[in-house]
Amino acid sequence: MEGMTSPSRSRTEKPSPARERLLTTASSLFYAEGIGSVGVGRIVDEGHVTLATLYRHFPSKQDLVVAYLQRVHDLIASRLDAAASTSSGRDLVLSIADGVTEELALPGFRGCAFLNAASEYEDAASPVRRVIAEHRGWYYELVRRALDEAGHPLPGSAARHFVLIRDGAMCAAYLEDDGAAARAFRRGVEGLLLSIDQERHVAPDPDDDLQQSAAAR
Amino acid sequence: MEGMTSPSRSRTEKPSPARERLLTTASSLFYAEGIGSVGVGRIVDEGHVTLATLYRHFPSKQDLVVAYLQRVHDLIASRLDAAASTSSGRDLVLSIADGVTEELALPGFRGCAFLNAASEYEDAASPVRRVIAEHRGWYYELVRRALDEAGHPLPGSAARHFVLIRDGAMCAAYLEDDGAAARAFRRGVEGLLLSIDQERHVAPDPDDDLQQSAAAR
DNA sequence: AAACAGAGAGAGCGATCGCTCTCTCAAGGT
DNA sequence: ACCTTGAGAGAGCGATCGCTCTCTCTGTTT
Repeated sequence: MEGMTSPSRSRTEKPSPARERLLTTASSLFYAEGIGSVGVGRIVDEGHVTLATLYRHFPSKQDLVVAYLQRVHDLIASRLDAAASTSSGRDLVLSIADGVTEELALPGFRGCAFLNAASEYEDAASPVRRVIAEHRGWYYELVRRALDEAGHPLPGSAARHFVLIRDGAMCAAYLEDDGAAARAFRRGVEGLLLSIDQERHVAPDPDDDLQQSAAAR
Repeated sequence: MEGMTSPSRSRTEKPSPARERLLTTASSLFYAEGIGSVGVGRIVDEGHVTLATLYRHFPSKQDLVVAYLQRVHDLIASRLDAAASTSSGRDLVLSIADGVTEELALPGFRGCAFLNAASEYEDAASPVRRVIAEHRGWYYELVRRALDEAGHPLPGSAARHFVLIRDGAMCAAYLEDDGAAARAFRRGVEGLLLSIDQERHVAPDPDDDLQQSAAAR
């Protein structure tokens, strides 16, 4: 399952040292202090770039924000795509979980970049929100396929649960103890994998995984 | 267990129609569009209040934000305190879970007000962040006590898990399908309550519930 | 050698930010 | 009748916002 393409952009933007510096500083500032509270002045100053150079590479601040989130996605996707090419099924699920717990323990961790960004953009049709939705959809798919390969009886709802506790762990690690959040998350994942081996009480099929509900209507 | 005091402020502020209008408009605007992106001008306009009146009641915008979050907390706390006085243990846990799922289905739901606010305030020592921490600590304690009364073998880590999936459900309901998020949350709560009756594999005591780790150091 | 693109430097645009100020007026308590 | 209080109305503060503009210099391409 190496053909897991991520929704990275077509890379029409040619690389450039100024652009790179711009995106790097913008990323750290946006993540650390929030998007709305960081002005373009700060970015050009700390990135040692001119205001004109910024607007030569990015038509507006919003494009910078989109590029920032795509950069974060690319970072995560490259790591997880690599993991998906070397492992699969249960091992892949555990690798994805490892990626989460490692992120929680990062020094400057301030929660999920996508969740934080989403709270600043009300309009779901906004370009920013679309990148967020794409990333989350991609992540959910990745987990769902891994759980399906692992033989989970309800990969769809299990993947939903996985993302649920991932998001919760991100919040808790930011606002409270990151170690406790990581442990709670890990135990949640273990509980999720537990229902693979045991056939136990399959529940009355909550949502998507069932194909007869789609056929029934 | 009716003595569950919530961290509401001492109510030194006397009520006033203008102040009430102010707080109501500010609350809806802050929640719907984010705190940073709503200026005081918008608030005084849509609240039909004068700028001077705003600053007569709130020394700064930040105080308005704190009052907004405390208002949200009071709303939640009054409902849950009422539930805690009529039920306890397992029933109380289910009541708290009901409160969550009901909130997810609310028309203008845009995620957890506290999580959204937290993403806009980097400094953990900020007054805003302190209200958030107080609320979350209060909520965690409430769930922990209910789970303890319900006879859960590890009420602390179980409460952590409860809050974890609650936060995740809030995020998922905002960004994706609120119905699916509610179902995933409910099944998580059911799984949590499952380990009460069955004594199954108590796990190697992950964090807080164990008292020997506190005594060992 | 000529031409061009990328980037630095910086003035400046209108708009909005959070916030302070004065002045007026109506209601209530003494 | 006095006077405090709360609130409306509105001008205005400096600062910052996102963004546009021109002008110069340097390095690469052809």
